[in-house]
Amino acid sequence: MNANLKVYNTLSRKKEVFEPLNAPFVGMYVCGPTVYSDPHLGHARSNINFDVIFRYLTYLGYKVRYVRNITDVGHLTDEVSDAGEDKIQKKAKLEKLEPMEVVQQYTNSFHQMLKKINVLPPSIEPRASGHIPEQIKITNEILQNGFAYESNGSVYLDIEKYATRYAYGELSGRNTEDLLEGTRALEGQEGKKNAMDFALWKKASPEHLMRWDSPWGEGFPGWHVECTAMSTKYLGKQFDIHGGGMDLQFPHHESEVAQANACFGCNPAKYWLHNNMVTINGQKMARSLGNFIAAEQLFIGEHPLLERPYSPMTVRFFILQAQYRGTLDFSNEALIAAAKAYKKIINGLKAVKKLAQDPEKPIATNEALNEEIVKLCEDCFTGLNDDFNTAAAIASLFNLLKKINSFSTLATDVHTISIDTFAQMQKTYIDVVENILGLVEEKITDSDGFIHNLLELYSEAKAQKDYPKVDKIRAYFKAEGLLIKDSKTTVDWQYEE
RNA sequence: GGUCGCGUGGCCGAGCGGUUAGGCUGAGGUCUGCAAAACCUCCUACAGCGGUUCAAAUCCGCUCGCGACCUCCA
Repeated sequence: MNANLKVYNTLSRKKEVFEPLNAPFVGMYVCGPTVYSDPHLGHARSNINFDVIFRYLTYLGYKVRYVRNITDVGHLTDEVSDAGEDKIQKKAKLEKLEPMEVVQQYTNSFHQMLKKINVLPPSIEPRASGHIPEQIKITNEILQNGFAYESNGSVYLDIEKYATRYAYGELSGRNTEDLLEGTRALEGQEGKKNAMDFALWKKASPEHLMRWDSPWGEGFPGWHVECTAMSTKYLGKQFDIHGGGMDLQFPHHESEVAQANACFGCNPAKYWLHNNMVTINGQKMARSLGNFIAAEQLFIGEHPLLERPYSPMTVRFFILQAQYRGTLDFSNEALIAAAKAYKKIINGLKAVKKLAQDPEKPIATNEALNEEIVKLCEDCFTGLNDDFNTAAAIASLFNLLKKINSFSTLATDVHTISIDTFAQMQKTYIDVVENILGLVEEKITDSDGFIHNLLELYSEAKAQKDYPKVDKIRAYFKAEGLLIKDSKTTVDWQYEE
């Protein structure tokens, strides 16, 4: 466990020391996607950011229960007026599919992307449609607590009433009175007392496909109530972390806070974490804006804005090179730089795994170097502890990598650092890269034996000074995206950067 | 219009009162049959204008520019 971890809490607008409600257990809920189309770079970012948070908390020794939902019902194209259509249903009609077929297709697509970018599965991945009774129950309780009203088969949360006890807007920094005032003019929203009121349950129109029985007639749950139902079911009325994209802060998360207060009398989460957006030409990437690049397009390079394909790990690295609370601008130049840097990290991983100190050889400790390496190892965690600053952690990693490479090329004798420091260096690099940042080697080829044999031929040719042959073998490697590394005593290969 | 946030070197992107961020690109060097890789060195920026301070990219004010949320969006 680590008392040094600080996280930025949207609720307080400050960095706070992370202290779980019931250590060593940590409950974390993150809003997943509405599955009506293929996931894009923005989804990749959010999922990677929270994946690292999940991984790091686990690494620190916490027993994390990570719940990430799939929204497969109730999310409308327009939440304010009653004119909105269910996003899943709209897509289903368009493609002449069952709504659940749409859900399955894009859930699969989402999972495929996550697997490629090495995002760990959550502990529980509940679906909104699988929790209708729970959502009805919560709606009922809010109704009984007097914070909601029924109107023509729908149930709405009564913001004006709610505001007499709680501050609607505390999470997103909004003033309840302003909100009510600003919308009071908008009359004629069927059934709502106030335009700010949001639906907990909606009556299904005759043509609506996804519908369930309820005490208020046939209908479907409102968008926000699913998260309250699923988070409290699996994590309790109060849990540690609630996360999601910044764009969900209002109204989605604000409404979740309201529902939890209205139902249980408490804010559901101690820490609210929000990741910032991926931008493209300075503008937010979003499905509704049509300026998105789907993850799969990125991997195969098929999009007018892409100069070339970028591998899943390149994308992961690109995302982690920025702190999660800042915007991250897409550009080919930045992705190309990320691709090179990623390969450098992975070549370092290969190198550090091969390094070993010979127990027969005496250790002649170079105190200055020793200290420097210990410091560099600690720096990696200083970054992570500061609100999961992966950008800072990666910077430290590169500094550490310089030392690793100098040992690897024999420029510096690995026996000049102590056994403990050597072990710490190896462990830190491997842990941070693989286990925490989740960056793994993307094998270009699995014919390791073949490579090994070719390298032997290469060495022989070199020994015989048969340079035409040497160059030819190099060319073969290059064609496969690999490089031969010569050093005084050995020959090895690595990925071309 | 309201609320909030941001503007860092050729590009991306940390830092947020005093210490080299880091990556990519570019230049030079070591090594090498030539390369590549690796290592070393260099290119030292914080939108503008004021102010606070011994000291500001970092705090305050103003100006300019950009964006997010206020329907849905990770």
